[in-house]
Amino acid sequence: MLRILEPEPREAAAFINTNRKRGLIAVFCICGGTYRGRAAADLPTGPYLILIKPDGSLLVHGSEKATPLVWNPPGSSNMAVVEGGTLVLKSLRTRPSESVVLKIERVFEIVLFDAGSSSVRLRGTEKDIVDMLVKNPDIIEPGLKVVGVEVPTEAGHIDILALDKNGEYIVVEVKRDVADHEAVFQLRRYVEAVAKARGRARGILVAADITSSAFHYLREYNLGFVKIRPRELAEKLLNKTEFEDTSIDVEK
Amino acid sequence: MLRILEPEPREAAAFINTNRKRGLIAVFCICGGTYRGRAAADLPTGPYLILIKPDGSLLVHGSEKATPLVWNPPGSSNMAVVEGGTLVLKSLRTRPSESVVLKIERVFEIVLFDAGSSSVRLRGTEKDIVDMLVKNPDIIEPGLKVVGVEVPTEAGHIDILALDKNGEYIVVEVKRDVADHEAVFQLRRYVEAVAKARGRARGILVAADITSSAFHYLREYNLGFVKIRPRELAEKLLNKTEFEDTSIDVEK
DNA sequence: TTTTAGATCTCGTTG
DNA sequence: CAACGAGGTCTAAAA
Repeated sequence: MLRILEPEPREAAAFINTNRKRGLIAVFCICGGTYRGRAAADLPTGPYLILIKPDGSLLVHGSEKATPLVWNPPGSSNMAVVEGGTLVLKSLRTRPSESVVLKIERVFEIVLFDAGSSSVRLRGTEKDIVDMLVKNPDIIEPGLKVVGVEVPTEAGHIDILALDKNGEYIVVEVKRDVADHEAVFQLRRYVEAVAKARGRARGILVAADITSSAFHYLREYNLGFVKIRPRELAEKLLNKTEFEDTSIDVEK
Repeated sequence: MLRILEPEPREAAAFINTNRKRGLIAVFCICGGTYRGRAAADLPTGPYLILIKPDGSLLVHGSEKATPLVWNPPGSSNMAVVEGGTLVLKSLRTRPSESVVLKIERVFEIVLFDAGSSSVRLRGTEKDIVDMLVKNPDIIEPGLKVVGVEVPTEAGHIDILALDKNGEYIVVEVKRDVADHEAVFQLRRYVEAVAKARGRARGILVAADITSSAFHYLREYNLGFVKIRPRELAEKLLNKTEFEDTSIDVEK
């Protein structure tokens, strides 16, 4: 970890350009700046924390919010220059063409820190719920047989395609949280596509909850709804898997 | 700006708890931790930068990506404690109930920085485009008369509702960038709702571009498309406004 | 590269 | 507080 305090503009620029690929650079400073690209924004001059990451990410954080005030995503080219005695940090991105330009009036401290690059594995995602439901389709409807997952149709990818006990196609759309009307329209599209391609189909929305208007549309389009509690479901299935594993061990 | 280097756990905890409402706290450290809530994640032990904001936001950044590895949003309650000699940072949020717990094994530096709270005003948003189109509806179609903006229907809010030169209702959906098939389905819903409520309606999608599948659906549903160049449009209308202002001055 | 859809989306606005 | 929709969304995965 390297650290410089109250550096002169030239010193700061050299430090940033030398180390921008070596680790996370944190610049505690007073600056103002602009963003130009898909939209446009101006950052009023004030005290901010600038983060420059080795992957090209540039973030300017204030004292509020989880999201940066201005930023450029990974893959951007960041460079520090001294223009007319002031330190200027330029971040350029192509496709789409976007720029962040920061005029840094005063630098309190710059830190170079070799931060970790580990990614975090998330559990409890929609994909996890789909996996559980595929292994336990009776949760959706007794007698259901899963035909496919992420099945492509002309209207998009179906979370789960199944056959009910009468051999009719069932289209299942899964949401991990509150399903809104968009989810219902999504399901409706998929059902229409399957009906068109394979004759007849029913749709079932599986979610932790549903908004009132989504429920309204669900009835209007004659679609089904199955309420799940993702957390409890995860526990239950974890136990079931453990039980099954034990059984297998016994059988062996 | 306050700064402590290589603090002991007790010292670090005291510093964080004393200052967490006073400014942005940046902790350069080695830590591991967990997130539990809407989903679940485990952060492997490594060097990270922790940001604690006065509004309750907690961010853990690594060397990659624009988004934090784990985080808690504004409004969270953050507290540092020492448990069995190790510094532990706990962040709690209610509704939804979520927690981030970080076990900090080593602290290199903690900085308290009174970062600015200014918000950034964005230009070139969809709202800006809608405003321009309302003032210049001929861009959409010659002879168009705007009836309303953000008009509520049972299917949602219509960006622009207008009447064409024959007195037929026109539903306009605006996208500032590439319109995808969701935008087309959205427009279709609005047109259906207006047709149901007011007799007859046409739909026009106004966007900078359109995906191929969106275009396919557009034709299928017999909806129109008007391509705009938001940036050029903004310039043109800015000039026009200046011209109009001048005219008004002259008339006065 | 384009397209698609999820996300601990976040954030603002409205009822 | 719920609901709705935009966003410079970001991000990963698939075609």
